[in-house]
Amino acid sequence: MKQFFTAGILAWNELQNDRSMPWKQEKDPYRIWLSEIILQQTRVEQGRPYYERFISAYPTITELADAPDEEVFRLWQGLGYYARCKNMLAAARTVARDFNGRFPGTYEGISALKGVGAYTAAAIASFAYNLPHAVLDGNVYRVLARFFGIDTPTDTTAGKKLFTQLAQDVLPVQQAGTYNQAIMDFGAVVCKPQTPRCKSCRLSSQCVAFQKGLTDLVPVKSKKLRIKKDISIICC
DNA sequence: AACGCGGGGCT
DNA sequence: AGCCCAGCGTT
Repeated sequence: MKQFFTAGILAWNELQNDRSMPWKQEKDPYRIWLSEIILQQTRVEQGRPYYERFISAYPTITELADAPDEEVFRLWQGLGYYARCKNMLAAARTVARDFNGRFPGTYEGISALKGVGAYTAAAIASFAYNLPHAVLDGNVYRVLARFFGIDTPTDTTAGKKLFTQLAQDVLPVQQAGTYNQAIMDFGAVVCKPQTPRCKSCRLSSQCVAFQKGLTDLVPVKSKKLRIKKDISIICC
C-alpha cells in the first residue's frame, strides 16, 4: 500500500508532471528559503512575481540583510501576512551576521531561523540538501488523507502527529527532494481540494477515498464555522 | 488548543 | 458565501 503510493507519486512526477516554477531545480538555499517564505499560505501564481522581484533586488541573502526595512516592506506590499516579511528580514540578518552569510545546512539549524516552521524547514532541507525530511502542507494532508482514507482531523495535535508519521513513512529517503516536490505538485494539479481529477489519477485503483466515494469528505478539519463579523447580512 | 494574520482564486 | 492556499508565532 505505502510502496504503491510512493512509487505512484514518483511515476506521476516522471511521466505526467508538467508544472513549472522558477525555483524548481534550484539548489541555492537562499533562493529556496525565500520562495518558501513567500509561498506560506499563498498560491504559487500569486507569489511568483514577488519572488522574481526579490531575487532581482537582492541576489544574495547578505544584500537582503543589508537593505533598509522600509525598502523591503515596500517590495512585500500586497502579499499579506506581513509578519512573514519582518521574520524574513530577521532571519536574513541572522544568517548574514551570525553565520557570515552561510545558510545553515542542517534541519535543526534551518528550523532555528525566524519564520521557519516544520514545513519550511523540511522543504529547505530536502530541496537544497536532499535531507530525508518529509514536507507536510495542505497538499500533503489532503493527498494522504484521501489515499489512505484517514478521517482524523488535520488541525488537531493527534492529527498532526499521525500525518507527520505517515508522511515520513512514505518518504523515499534517497529521493527526498524530488518526492517532496512531486507530492505537492500532485496535490495541486491532480488531487485538488475541489473537483479532483480522479478519472485520470494513476493512484485511484488503490485510493481508499475514491473507492469508497469519500473524496469530498476528507481531509477532515475540526474547526467549526466561525461567526462572521458582518451580522447585517443575516438580517436581510 | 485556539487564535490572528491577508490577499486572491475557485466553486 | 465559503473554502483553501508550499504556515507560523503567540497566547
